Amino acid sequence: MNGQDKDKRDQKMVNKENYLAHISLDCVLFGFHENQLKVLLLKMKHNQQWALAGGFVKQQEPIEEAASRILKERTGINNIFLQQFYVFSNPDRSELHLNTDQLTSISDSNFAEDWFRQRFISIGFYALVEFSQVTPTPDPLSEACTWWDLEEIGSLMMDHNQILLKALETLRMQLNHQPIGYNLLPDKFTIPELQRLYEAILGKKLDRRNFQRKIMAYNILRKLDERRSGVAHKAPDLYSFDLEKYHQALQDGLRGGW
Amino acid sequence: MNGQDKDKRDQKMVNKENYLAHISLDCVLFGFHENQLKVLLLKMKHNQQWALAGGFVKQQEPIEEAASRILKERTGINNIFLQQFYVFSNPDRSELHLNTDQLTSISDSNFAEDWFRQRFISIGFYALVEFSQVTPTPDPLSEACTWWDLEEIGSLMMDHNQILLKALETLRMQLNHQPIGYNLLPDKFTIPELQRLYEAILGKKLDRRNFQRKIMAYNILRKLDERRSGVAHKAPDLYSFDLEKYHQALQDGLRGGW
DNA sequence: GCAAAAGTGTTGGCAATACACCCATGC
DNA sequence: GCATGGGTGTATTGCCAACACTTTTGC
Repeated sequence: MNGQDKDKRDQKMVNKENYLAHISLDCVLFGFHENQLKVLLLKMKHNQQWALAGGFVKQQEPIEEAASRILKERTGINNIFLQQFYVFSNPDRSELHLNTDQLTSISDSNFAEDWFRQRFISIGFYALVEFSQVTPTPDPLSEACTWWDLEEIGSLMMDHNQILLKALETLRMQLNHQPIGYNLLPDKFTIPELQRLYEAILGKKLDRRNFQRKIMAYNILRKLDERRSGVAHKAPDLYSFDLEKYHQALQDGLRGGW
Repeated sequence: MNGQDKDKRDQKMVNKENYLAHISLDCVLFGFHENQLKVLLLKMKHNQQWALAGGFVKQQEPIEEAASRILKERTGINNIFLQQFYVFSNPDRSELHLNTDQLTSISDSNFAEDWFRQRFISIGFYALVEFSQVTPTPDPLSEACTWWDLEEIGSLMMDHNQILLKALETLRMQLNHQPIGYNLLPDKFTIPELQRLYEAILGKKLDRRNFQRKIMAYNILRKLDERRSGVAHKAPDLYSFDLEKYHQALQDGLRGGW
């Protein structure tokens, strides 16, 4: 083995030299498709459970960059919008779900044996991405990586259900302070589509007519000279976000509740 | 030295055996006194700079418990209300302010030499306490521990100004969702006192009369059969929080902005 | 009596809601 | 034509901000 090959293998190893001990990241990646809020999940090889996209922090790397790197690997997309939202530190959070057999099966691959025996404090991120841009890609520990409908998600690995719940809660709270619509929808969209997104996030129906007036009152949308074609019923107008006004408005938060 | 003494010394040592590597906590402890929002700061021995109350996480300890332990040591108070709010992970955040001389002076005391050379990712907590209950107490690395008026705080150690700013921002955002008034004021207080607190947090004046009606409309206060005595002008009524109704109301968030 | 602060009342405007009505498209 | 969903208008309600007025205390 020459030096270059060894470097390459070391790069792939998850161990103390490359990553900070005790710290992990878990990313709740949201997408929006067919009026459903989706979350990207991975099926773990060692116990067949589904889990959030996760990873570790390199020795000299801000955590936001680590999250960005992890999400790039799972989706193929650079610079995904993300926000840290909570730290999960219960000492039992990992031990509950890792026994010796599972660790052995993990260490078959490129991973240092003792790495996963540590206690991990996990920093939770939520991330938003335009659904259609994503190419779901498993990591070395997982055999599948796919989108799940929010409502169809069952029991996840470790405390990932709790992390998901907290992410959703945070998303709701920040709906008027973060560019959530912008990051989940394609460039062009209709107001009813935006409304479905809001309804999916909030988990409740909104009045169609009041939603239109309220959104338009914010003055953050630009009406395009196009309509959604090939659709049943009246063709709805297409809009884009007016980015400057949008970010301006988010500074103080969009006023009013939903 | 017998075994017990050695155990005791080891307990005091800050090193890898006792604490998780790479992870630190910084606590922004708020108090309220004489119509001013106060923050508890420590003056560090090694560089004479002022800093937030900080510490590390024991091997088997939830971070909330670690923060609670740290605050108990600085104030003498158990179970202080606290909330984690952000993780600060810039790789340069510590290196900028620690040189070899400083590290040498630190290692004179009970601290392992190499501990402070690590990169630390710091979890920020804000905490709220009734001012008069606190007995400020320095830690082994500091020579003073006192309250500071929010406006009079100058340049702090490392990135602690940034941490403080983010804490204040979070406090403002959560004013309608966390029991902030309850944890900063004594059991009995007047509505004008509560208003001064709100004004200090928000950094702006509020209308006296509208504040009264709005607070009372929440139905979270109980009027007592007492008044503030020995004070100039008309004696204001004393109130207490109706804890049950208060927490009930905070579930959905108190409606409306300030 | 006077100044200053606490408590209560009144009003106008604006924003959120709950509707009614018209338009466009697929079948 | 009719069902369905998109777009616009309107009326009522309720909240919020801006005021006036009264009460109480120290000096």
